[in-house]
Order: sequence, then structure tokens, then C-alpha cells
Amino acid sequence: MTELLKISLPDGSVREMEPGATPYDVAAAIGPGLAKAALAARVDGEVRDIGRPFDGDAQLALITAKDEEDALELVRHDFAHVLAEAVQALWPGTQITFGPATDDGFYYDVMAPESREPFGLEDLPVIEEKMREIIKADKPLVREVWSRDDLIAKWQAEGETFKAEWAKELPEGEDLTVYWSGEPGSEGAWLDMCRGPHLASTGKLDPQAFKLMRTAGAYWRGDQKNAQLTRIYGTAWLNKKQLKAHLHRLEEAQLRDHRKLGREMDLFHLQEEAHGSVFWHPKGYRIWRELEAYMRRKMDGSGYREIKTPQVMDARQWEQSGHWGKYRENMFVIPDEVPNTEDEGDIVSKDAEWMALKPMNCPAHVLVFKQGITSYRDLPIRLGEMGCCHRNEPHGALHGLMRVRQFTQDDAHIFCTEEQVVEEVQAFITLADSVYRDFGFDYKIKLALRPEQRFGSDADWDKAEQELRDALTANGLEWEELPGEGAFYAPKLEWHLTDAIGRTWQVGTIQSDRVLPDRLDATYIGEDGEKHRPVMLHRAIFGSYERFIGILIEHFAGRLPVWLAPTQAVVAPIVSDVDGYASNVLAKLEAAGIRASSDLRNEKINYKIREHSLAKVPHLLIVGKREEEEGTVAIRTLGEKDQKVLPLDEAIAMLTDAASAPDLKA
RNA sequence: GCUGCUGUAGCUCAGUGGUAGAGCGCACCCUUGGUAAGGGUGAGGCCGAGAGUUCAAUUCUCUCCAGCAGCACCA
Repeated sequence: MTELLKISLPDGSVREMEPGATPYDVAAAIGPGLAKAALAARVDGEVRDIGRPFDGDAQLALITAKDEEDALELVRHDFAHVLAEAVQALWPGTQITFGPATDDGFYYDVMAPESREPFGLEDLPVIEEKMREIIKADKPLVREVWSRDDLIAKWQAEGETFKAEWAKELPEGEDLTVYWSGEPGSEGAWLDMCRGPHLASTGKLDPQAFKLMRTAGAYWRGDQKNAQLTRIYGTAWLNKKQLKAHLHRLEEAQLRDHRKLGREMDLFHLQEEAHGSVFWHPKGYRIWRELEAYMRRKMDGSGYREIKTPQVMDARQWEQSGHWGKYRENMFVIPDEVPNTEDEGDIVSKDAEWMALKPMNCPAHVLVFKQGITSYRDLPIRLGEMGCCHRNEPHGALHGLMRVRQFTQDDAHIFCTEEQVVEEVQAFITLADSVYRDFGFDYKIKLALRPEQRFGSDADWDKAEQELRDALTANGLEWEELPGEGAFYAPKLEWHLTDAIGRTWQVGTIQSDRVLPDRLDATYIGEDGEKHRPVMLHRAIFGSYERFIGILIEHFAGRLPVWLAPTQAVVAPIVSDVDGYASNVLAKLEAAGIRASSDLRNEKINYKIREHSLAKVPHLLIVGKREEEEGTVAIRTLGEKDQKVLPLDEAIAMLTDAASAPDLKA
């Protein structure tokens, strides 16, 4: 009599199954609906094929489309295999290599047969059609374990040199898993070497839920010494609706692109000679100044004191802070000597002393903290700085305002005692929340835990991570934990904003750091008269002005809230006879503190309305003879069809109210 | 930094082995028009930088730079 397997389910129940049973059998035993919906299984925490028998007693969680993250990864990986199968079916002789899931889909690297050109855009529709055929054929995906040598022999026999090379590098004697698409060995069955897991059959994929997007060159194993392959990218989702939403999001994102809007709205520009650094135009810098004024009010009102620290410091200082060792590849270093101005010889001597532009403000803030002697009675000390930092970012990472090499943070460092950490973090969580609310953003909080490479003792890390959890719990918030994602000196809380089209952006952060105060020997005098180490909280809410403005532009599609709009109102006369009245209206608006201009050009009113609407001016004040006679203005608000005719005084009161910053509203 | 693509007027783009074109914008003229483009005329370009092939290169080749998309990395 064989012993039954004990399979524990997430609800705590235990099911007894015959040996050889699979997760599918469990699903079927629970109900036919679940059996149909189950895509794969999490067995003792590991994602596995739904049809793979249990090894013994196990914890089981069935994965369905509702477990979106797992489901998407599985589905995308399967699409990658279907892609490879389709390409080989269409062009026999194509070599396959490798094809993983990506953030929004999948890709597969293939080598076109010698008889044809590398695959290009024009091939994609044909491949898509073939993929749909394979999906509709509902071919079972069958896992088998092969010996390494058998597999190498197979790949060599089929001329799959890349696969053979790969298999050879895996440990000798090891068994490898392969997946058949179709009954093993049957006509039309296709085989790939793959760790898995996979869905039960190709028919589990939605043939309407993917789209091949583009091709790109890629070298075998990412090394340009190797053969050049074609990488075919696709996007893939659980169903057609998700795919459509994704494609729509891409289109929307293009319309909202802050680089395009920034140019059209004359906010800023970028150019080669200073790539990665922003030239702010008057209108763009107006947004910046409004944000800065807003943030200063917030910080002044929350016990912060603003400082300004040097842009360039000696390398010795960066050595001591640890940046020279851990962060130098991201820093701009500067020789500390008079450059040679002769035509002959090097500009800088070989034994030059080095300085560096600051990539972060924290060391300088510790230096300010260290001036004089600090008593525990003085803590917490919150030092803020609109700190301009330079980071030598990889060129490929640069992206408009979102990723630049010179940026300004709304930075601050809170120096406090061990006992004060949780309440300071709590206060920051509240402050950050009030800011994001003022801009209308929803957000998610993530807790990034200790990375492999780190400074400091495990005991300190335990403590630091727990403090952040305690603060979140005390504020009644939910969060997601990201193991291994913390900074090398501290765990961090991250605020991820969700914008109007569902994208997320990391902006704010707070990190509790015991390393830097130690390295730079920061101390305070405690109640006991002895020296103690303060804890240092690094924190920012906007993150950087550059990125935050980029996010705002995209979130609002350029239609910034009135208080941030560079031009809040334009006065447009219909006929030149009322230019004088228009100028009077403008003067009154300006006197009321509204950022306004007038458009006295010799153009028709339709033309002016179109132009200023496209420029996203929130209010147009249109005046003709009627308005002049009555002392009124016709207000047209951006995004609304109707206009309101108001007496000038009322109009100004209305605009003033609309233009007040959210923290200053009554 | 890696891979692919791109670089022509302020912007969006067409084009050619014999040094260039459109639309929008801009300037000027006509038009004074009531809620998203009135008409005409004109100015404007070292065709990203360097090298090579060629009688001749913006066009072909190579190198570099920058941009774009992805990857890796991040505020």
C-alpha cells in the first residue's frame, strides 16, 4: 500500500493525493473551473509546471491569471518560445539561442539562415501569423529531462551551434530539462532547452494578447566579438484588453513626452555640448521657482533649516566618506592645479591632486553638523539644501529631464538619536504624503532591504529595517518589501508615484544611515556627558527638480495646474480698437500677481485661441468692443468649451483664487 | 557602457555622387476678423564632426559625437 502525499493549500487545508499526482490533479479535485484557470503552480515556493508531479509532500499555491505578476512572467516566457518555434517553422535553418520575458513582453535572439537577410520589421506580421497558428493548435508543452550529452548531440546534429555551445558549458553529467511543443517526437513537435516552467499547452496563451514590436541586433552573449544575432521583441499580456491598454499607454506616452512638450511649450532645451544637463528657459524655470518656493514653505514649516554647501570638494573628503571607493565611476573628477596653457605638453600633469563635483550632498551636511559641539538637546537637527549634484551617468541612461547628469535635489539630512528615528521617519512620511496629495498623485511605498554588498553590522541592519517598518505601521500604511535593493549604507523607503496613464515613478525616499556618521566621525554629547553617534536620515520628496518637473509635464500632459503654469492668462483683443482696453486688463492682472501677457498681434481671434490653447495657457481673456463697453472680460478656460463673461474685478478674483498654490489655499 | 536605428532650415520631415526642398514657424504687406489655422511676398541651411574612396561627397566607406528605442544602472 503506497503512502498518500499530503498537499497543503494556502487556506490551510491539506489534500491527500496519490503518488505521481500533479498540481493539475489537485486543481481538478477542487473544481473544473480552477483546473481550467490554473496556469502553473507554486510548489514549496518554486514556480513549476502545472503538470509536473509532486516530489513528495508539498505546499501548493495554484497560479491563475489573478496572480498577475507570476502569470505574466509565465505567459511572456511562453510567447518567447512560440516566437522561436514560429521563426524556425517559417525559415528552417534559423538557429535559436535564448529568449526571456521582459518588463512588458519578451524577446528571442535568433540567427537567420545564411540564405536570407537578418529578420526585419517587414517579417514581423508573418511571424505573428505563424505564432497564432501555433497557439490555436493548442500544442501541449511537455517537460523532459535529458542527459547533457544527448542534448549536445542533438543540437550538433541539427546545426544549432549556439545551443550546443551553451549546453557544453553546463556542468558535465548534469541532466538538463527540455520542453516539447507538441507530443514528444511527433510530427511537427518542436523542442527547446529550457529550465521552465511553462504553461500546459500553447492554447493557454491568448492569440490576441501579443504583438511583435521591433527587431534589434544583439551579439551572442552580449559580446561584440561574437556572432551577430537578431533580437525580436514583442509585448505580451494575459488578454486582448491588457494588450490594447498597453498599446494605448504607449501612444499616450508619446503624446505626453516631456521632451516634446518641453520644446513646444518653450520650457527648456538640451544640446550636445552639455548633454545630460538642462538649459532652463524662462517659462520652464518659472515652474521650477514655484516648486522651490512651495518646497521651502513646506520645509520651513516642518522644522528644517536650509543650508548651501560646496559644489567641489577635495578627493580626500570623498575618500573618507567612502564615495571615492564605492561611487567614483559616477563622479566628475577635477584636477586641483592650474592647467597648462602651452600648446605643448599635457593639460594636466600626471601627479595632479584631485577634487570632485559632489554627486550627493550628504558628506557636506555631516561637515556642517560637525561644526561646534552638539548636545542631545539640539537633536533632531534637520538640514535642508536645494543641492545641485553632478553624476557621471552612463550615456545610454540619459533621458530628457528624467535622467540627467546635473540635477538639484530637495535634499535634507536629519541628525537624531536612536530613540528619535521612528518618530522622525513618521513625520517625514506625513510630510511626503501632504506634498504628493497637493499634486494629486497616488503612490505606493516600497521598502528596499539590505543588499549583498554593504557596510555595517547585521545587527544595525536588523534595527534600521525594523525602524522603517515600525514607522510605516504606526502611520497605518501598506508597503512592499524589495530584498537586496537597499543602498550600500542603509535600507530605504521609496515613494513610487502613479501618473495619469498608470506609469510609476520613483521620487521620494528616506534612508536611515549609521555608516556615514561613523565614517566622518559625527558625534553629539548625550545626557550622560559622553560622545554618541547620531543616526542620519537621508530624505527627499521631489527627488530631483528636473525629474519631478518631467513627471509633472507628462502627468498633466503639459496642462499644468494654474499655480505652476508659466503663463496663467493671456489677454487677447478681437479687434485692434480695443488694444488699449486689453492693455489695461493686463496691467490689472499683473498688479494682482497673475502671470499674464497680451496678444495684440494682427491675427484673427480664432488663430489666437488655437495658438494659446496649444500652448496650454490655462485662461484666455478675450475682449472685444462689447467687453470694453461693459468693463468685462470673456474667460475661456483650457479644456472647457464654454466661456464665462465676468466683470473685470470678479475675473481677477477668480483667477487669483485659481492661481494660488495648494498649500496656500484657504 | 552594450545592441539596433537616426542625425538635412527654429520645429516636423522629403530628397540627390555634380553643395538642396515642403509644411509649420519667423519678417514684411494686405486684411479689423466674436471663440481652435484669412491672403500675399520674403528671409533663412558648412545636409552632426573628422578622415577615406572619387574629377566631384550632404549622398558611398570608416571613425568619433549626439539623439532615439531597448538592456544594464539610477533621483
